[in-house]
Amino acid sequence: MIQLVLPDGNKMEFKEGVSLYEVAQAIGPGLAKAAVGALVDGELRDLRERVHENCAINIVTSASPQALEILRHTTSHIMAQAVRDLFPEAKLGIGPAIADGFYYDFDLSQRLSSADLGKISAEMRRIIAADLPIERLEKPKKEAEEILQERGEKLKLELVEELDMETVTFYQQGEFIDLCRGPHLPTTACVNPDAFQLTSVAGAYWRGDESRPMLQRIYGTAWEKKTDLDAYLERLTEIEARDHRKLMRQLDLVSFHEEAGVGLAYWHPKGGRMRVLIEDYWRKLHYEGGYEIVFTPHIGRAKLWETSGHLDFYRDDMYAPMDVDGQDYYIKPMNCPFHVMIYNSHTRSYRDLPLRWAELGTVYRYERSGVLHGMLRVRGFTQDDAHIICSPEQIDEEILRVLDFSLNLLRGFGFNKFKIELSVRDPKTPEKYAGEDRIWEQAEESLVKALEAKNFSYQRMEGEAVFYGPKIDIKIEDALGRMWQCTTIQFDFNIPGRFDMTYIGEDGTKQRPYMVHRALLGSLERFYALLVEHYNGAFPVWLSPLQVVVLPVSQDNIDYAQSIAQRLRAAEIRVQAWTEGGQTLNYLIRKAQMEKIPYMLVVGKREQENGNVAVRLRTEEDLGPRSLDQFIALINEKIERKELL
RNA sequence: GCCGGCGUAGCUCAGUGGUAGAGCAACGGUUUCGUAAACCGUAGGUCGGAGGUUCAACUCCUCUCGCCGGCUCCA
Repeated sequence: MIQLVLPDGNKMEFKEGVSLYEVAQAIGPGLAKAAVGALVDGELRDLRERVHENCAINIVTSASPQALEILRHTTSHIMAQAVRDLFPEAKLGIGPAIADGFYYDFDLSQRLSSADLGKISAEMRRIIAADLPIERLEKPKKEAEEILQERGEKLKLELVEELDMETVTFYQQGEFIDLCRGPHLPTTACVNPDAFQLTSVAGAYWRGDESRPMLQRIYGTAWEKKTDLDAYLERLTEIEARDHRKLMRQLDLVSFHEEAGVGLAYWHPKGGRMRVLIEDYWRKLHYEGGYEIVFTPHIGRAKLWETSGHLDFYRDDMYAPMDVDGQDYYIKPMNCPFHVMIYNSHTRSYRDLPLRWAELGTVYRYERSGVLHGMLRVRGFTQDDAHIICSPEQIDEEILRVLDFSLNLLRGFGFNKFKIELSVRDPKTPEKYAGEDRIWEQAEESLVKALEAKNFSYQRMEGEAVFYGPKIDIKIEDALGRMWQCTTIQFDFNIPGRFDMTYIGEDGTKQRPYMVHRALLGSLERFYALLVEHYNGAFPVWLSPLQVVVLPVSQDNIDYAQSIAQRLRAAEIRVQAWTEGGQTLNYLIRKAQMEKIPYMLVVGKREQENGNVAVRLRTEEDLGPRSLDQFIALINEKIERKELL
């Protein structure tokens, strides 16, 4: 007998080898009917699987979050079957469920286009209507290989050969059979024919490896109900409407120019104003936070990049050298070696440490053309970079500080939801990393200590550390629930040794300092794109390039409007009086709305007589008339608190 | 870089082998207006670029550049 623990803590006994479906039935027939799978010790399994030892069981019903994963996986199989029906020569790659949907990769000589998606969808509906039972078959590995060999499924064969198991599982529905771990729904009719949609076709290398053949990938999405699908599609439309590339053009913030170079951003006056505001805030916090700000050149001699090691391991991402008086100079892809130059400019004492040097350093990296993406991925960008150089004794404190500092900075921009990841070495391949074990252990310990001292929940990413040190990354969640990595805090066990950085310790001997790289916003370009999308272009007042427009009701109010603007300007409010052009008030309001200007001050006969302004917000809310001093007090408070409006 | 799609006026888009269009924006004029678009007019394009097929190419073909969706990469 084996003992299974239910989610409520109750325990039930079963004979060894009981199927999960039988377990569900034993708990309740209603549950068994609604069941689509089960979590066994947290791992998603098929109901037809059997359990042989004590474990925790959680039956997954269509109401469970995991149900969608199963549904999508099954939908991807139905799609694969449909593709095979239409293109019998298609070879199967892999077809997993992913966030919001699924995909399946095919090796198929005929080029699929989006026009084929309709045909494939129709075939899928036919398969769903046929209500084919989905069977789970366990096969010895050898037999599995024979089946795949016979069917010419060379990709699947490769997968099964790598599996370290005695038996593997297949799933079969009608004629279609596929090597698959599962789980799957009981029949094809469990998929709602109105709640899935094939979304796109794309190329994808087999197993993500560029040296391998390129397969054709079909993406799709699937939901329990049509209303869920519709809501999802609506969300995609919303994301598209908020695309920073579109908003930046509409709001006249940033442009790109084919004739002037790819992946290089041009900040227009309004975008530039915002960048200055971002940078000013950044500088203020950095000085308050004990940083010093440094400036370094844009190019450096080849020798420097040889010493740093960049020419060995980062060359592909660097631009070709330029000849300066017979010497090779490279444009910088990173700022670190330059900061090291400053450090090494004279002897450092332990009394000097910690040093915290920050720079808004503009770097250029050769990104491959296919990866460029608006302002999120460019070839020239400004990092909000800093290097913390300290003694081993100071490192815990410094990590704690920088974590706090980063979250505080990001909160200033209105981000309040974070996800923290701790990336550490892959313990299996210690030889891949620079620096001694002892240092790695201490570094990891400092990172963990800092996270735990702050009670931050974080995810440990085994083997995700870069070769020169462990790191903490902070991802922020935007208004649409998307996660973006901004902050990275990385130990560097490579550079200090390469440049022979030292300080004189208390005992008079030379010591090697610790160096931590950190970028908090990441790159200004990327962070700015993120702000644009997060706020949908309607920025908080403190960031708005134009905070107030004064709108005269008629020509008679132009002088008054201008005097109001002048007084606001004197109060350091960014303001314009729209007094040109003889347009109607409605026209001006619409224009201001489209430009997402936070405050509109309508001034007509009534306001002029009473010395007031009528305050309208871009949310369409009308605050009514108030004195200019009252308005200035209001807006200053909003600015001070970094509120939206 | 690779796979697929798309490039027409500043912007959003129509035009599928036979004389390049609309709305908005711009410019000129009229209008002086109370909370999301007043009215009339003018101008604006080697249809991304190069080559080819054709009597004729925005339209078909080849190459190329750029953008978009993926893959890959991301110290």
